[in-house]
This record gives sequence, structure tokens and C-alpha cells, in this order.
Amino acid sequence: MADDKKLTRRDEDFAAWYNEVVLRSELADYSPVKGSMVIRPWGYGIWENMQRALDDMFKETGHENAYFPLLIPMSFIEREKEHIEGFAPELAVVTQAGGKVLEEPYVIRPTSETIIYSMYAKWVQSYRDLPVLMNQWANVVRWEMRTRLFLRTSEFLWQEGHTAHATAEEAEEETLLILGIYRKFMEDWIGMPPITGLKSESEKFAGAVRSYCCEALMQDNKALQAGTSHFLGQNFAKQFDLKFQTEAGEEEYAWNTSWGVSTRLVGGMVMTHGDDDGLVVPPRLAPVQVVIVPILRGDETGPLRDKVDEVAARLKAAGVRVKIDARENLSPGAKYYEWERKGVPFRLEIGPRDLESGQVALARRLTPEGEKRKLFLPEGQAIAELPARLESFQTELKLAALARREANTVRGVKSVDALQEAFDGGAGFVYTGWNGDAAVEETIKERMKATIRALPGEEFRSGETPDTCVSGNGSSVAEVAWARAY
RNA sequence: CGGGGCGUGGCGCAGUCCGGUAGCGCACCUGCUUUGGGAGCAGGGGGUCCCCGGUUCGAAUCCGGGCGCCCCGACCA
Repeated sequence: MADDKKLTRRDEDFAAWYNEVVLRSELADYSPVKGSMVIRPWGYGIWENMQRALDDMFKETGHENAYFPLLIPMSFIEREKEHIEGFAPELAVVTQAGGKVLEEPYVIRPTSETIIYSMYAKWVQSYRDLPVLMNQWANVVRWEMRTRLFLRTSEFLWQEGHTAHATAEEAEEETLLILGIYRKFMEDWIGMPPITGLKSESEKFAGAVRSYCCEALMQDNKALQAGTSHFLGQNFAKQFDLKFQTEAGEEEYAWNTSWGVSTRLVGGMVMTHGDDDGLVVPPRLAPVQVVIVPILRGDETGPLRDKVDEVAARLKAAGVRVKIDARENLSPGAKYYEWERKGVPFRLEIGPRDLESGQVALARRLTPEGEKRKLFLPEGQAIAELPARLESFQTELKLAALARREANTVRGVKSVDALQEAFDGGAGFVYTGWNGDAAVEETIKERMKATIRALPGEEFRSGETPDTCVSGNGSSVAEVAWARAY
């Protein structure tokens, strides 16, 4: 292939490295439309595996999938005040169709709260109709000024859950249930352990009462908002007349939640595990978990091919996603580089020597410290061990990411100068006290480009609760985690 | 919207300052030899030099105008 150059190193230019990895591992490519990308089979395969895992978890917790239209009447979006203020600048609007100017313009959905709750209003009459627990897998469009592959594109794929409940407590519970699902998914599938918590007023979703979030730390120590779960209160219910009759016969507005994760998670995966050789895909997400490269020599290739087919079949029977790379126009070495760049967790090499000795060469995408890159194992053993090796590889990735997050977290910072010092020293998350004043956020954002990523949930908070605000003004009402963010 | 960079076979680039009729590497096609970390040799195909206009005997190159994309910042999942 044409692609035989080394990647930019992460420590040289992280942004350049990221772009090269995405393009050269064939996750995605730039499209003819500015700011939007084509997700190629390797990237889409990873997304499909993400979808499957999440979808299972949503369904296990009682949610159903549905589909709502791409186009939303402009007046719907305008109904909720904060919502329109938040989204107006980035809307793409359809003003013409069928050769005529439309009476009312349609907005290409930037998110679907408005159209979905307008429909729920039609379907809900009684408390017996609640809760409504729906999710949709869809594309949305937000016309961002500056885009980045997977992290911020004009159009992206996501899931958006929208629920309606009879009580605020139940809706709040739902919001936290989903936050927990997101966290578990990020930890156990992506191996990207986030901190979770509440957004500050200035960072919350436009139209929400409260936004909860997952914030993950990338290798450049910038935080990535990886998922959000919003408690919407009755804001949308009131605007869309989503009412129900209670058991006592009274009329009441429903309580809503909405929550989403997007193809941004693919970008998070890249920046969490990728290295200077390219992508590293966690086994549970890898479209190909084991690639087999036959070493063909001379004309006696028949028995070798049979052996490769047999090994592949046995791995497949053991539940391993396996691919045979039998291309004849590439040397084995070229294939090694290609699959390593694409992040396939394990590679088996089977050649004439192995055929005789009954062994195979197993190469790991990440070689443990002090070990050789390739292991020569008896064929049967290699096959038998691979499922467990995949699982432990998955776990190692998570633990490494967790260790990195903790190693780059600074706690107990008590002044703005010390906060600045922490970021100058390359910190990721920095925990401080906060008096709840948005002006403090503004000042710090201005000065060091860091924002409050979350008011962390209990298990992420420091052992010692800060009592004063980082600004020096007043006492702290909540511990907060600051970071520079994507 | 500000700052920077770039538009030349599929990809990456040289050539532009100093005008002379387009070149290199990779990829691709054919053949032979190869294949355990990016194969070698030989032959071959492929280009409106982003667009429009101007200067000139002659423009990838000079002049004027336009368009597009990428990167960095302000805005955001």
C-alpha cells in the first residue's frame, strides 16, 4: 500500500497524530461536504459494536427503540426558550422543497426533544401510560464553526433516549440509571474510565434542569465529554402539553429525561488507547480480534491454507472474531504494519515451519514490558487461550487508562495560582472547592482555558472536602473537577 | 469570523522566486523471481497543473479576481 510512512509521534503533535491515525487506520475520511466525514468500514464496525453493547443495556433496562423524523418544524425548536438560545447558531434549515419555498422552514434535527415530546403528548393520557422509555439511533446535524474527525463533525451519529415519567423522583432515577450505564459501557467496552458528575449551570444542556455527564481524560490530558444524561424537569412537557391524569384524577405535566452518546466515542477510544504505531482497539469493540497472516512460501501452499482455515474455524467456534489475510500482493511484513496501525489486538502467523512443528506465532498489539513481541505457542494452546487473552487485554487497557487518569489528577488545590500551576505542570483533572459563582468559571476559563468539567459524584470526590472556593472568595459549596476540554 | 498553510496522475510531494510545453516516490497493470517485520528486477498505463480573466510568440510558473480544503483560536456532543 501507499501507506508506508511513520506516523507523527504523540509527543510531537497530538492533534496531527490523531488525524493521521483516524485517516490511515481507515476509520474515516474527509467528505466533499465541509466538516462532515465518511465513516469507513473499520470505523463503522467499531461503532456497530458500540451500538450493540449499548442497545442491549438499554433494552435490559426496559427501553425500546423508535424512530422520529429528521426534519423538525422551526416553531417546535423555538418553543423552549433556553433550547432555542442554545441551538440557534448551529441549525441547518431547509427552506425549500419540491421546487417551492416552504411555508414554515424545517430544521434538520440537532437533537429531537421537541418532536419527540410533541408525539408523547399525543400518546400519554393517564399515569398508566407512563413511563415512556424510548431510544432512537439517528444522525443529527449541528453546524459547528470548527470540526474535527469524530470529535466534532457537522453531522454525527448517536443514540438519544427520551423518557417521560409521572414523578420528578422517577425521572431523576432514570437520569442516574443511564449515567451508570454509560459509565459501565465506557469502562468495560471502551476501557475509557470516565469521571461522572453534574454539569455546572454554564455547561448544562440547553433546556435541562440538570445535566449529568461522563468526562474522560485523553492522553494529551484534555477532557472529553463522552456522554450526557439530562433531567429536563417539566420544561419540555409544559411547552408541548405533555400532560397526564394522576391516580387521584388530577392533571399534571410529565417529567422528562434525555440522554445521548455519539460517534465521538470512537474518537475517545482513539485518544485513550492509540500509540505511536497507530490505533489500539479494545477486543470487545474490535471488528477483527485476531488476524491470521499465512506465510506462504514456494508452491506447497495447499496444506498451509488448509491449516489456516482450520485454525480460523476453531477460533470462530470459540466466539473469536477472526480474519484471514490471504492477500498475495503484500509481504507478511506489510500486513503486520497495516493491522497494527488498525489496532487489531492479536495476530497469528502460520508458516511452513509451524506446520511441521505444530505451533503458531502469536503477536500482541501491545507487548508487556520486558517481553518479546511474538510468542511461539503450540497451536492447540494458542487457540484455547485466545478468548481469555482477549479478555485480559481488554482489562489491561482499562486499568492502564484508569492509572493514567489518576496519575494526572491533582486534588486539594486551593487557589487560582495553584490551579494555573497545576495546568502548567501538565495536569489533567484538577479538583478544587467552588462557591457556585459562574463568574469564577468565567475568570478561570479566560485565564487558563480550563472549565468545570463536572461536580463529581460522590465516589470521585476527594477524601478531604474542600471548604473554601478556589477563587478565595467565600466557602465552597461543591468540589469541582477542572480540565481543559475538547 | 480572525491567524497560518495548501490546491500539480489514486496518495504524498518537487517544479513557481528566474516563463520554454510536466517530473519524483508510493500505489496501479503485465511478466519473472520472492514471501517469518513495510520484496526485487524489467516493461507499461494514467495529469483540464483548483477555476475565470489578463500579460506574452509561449503560463503550473507573472498579474487581477474567485473558489475549495486543512491546521491554530473564539463557539460546541
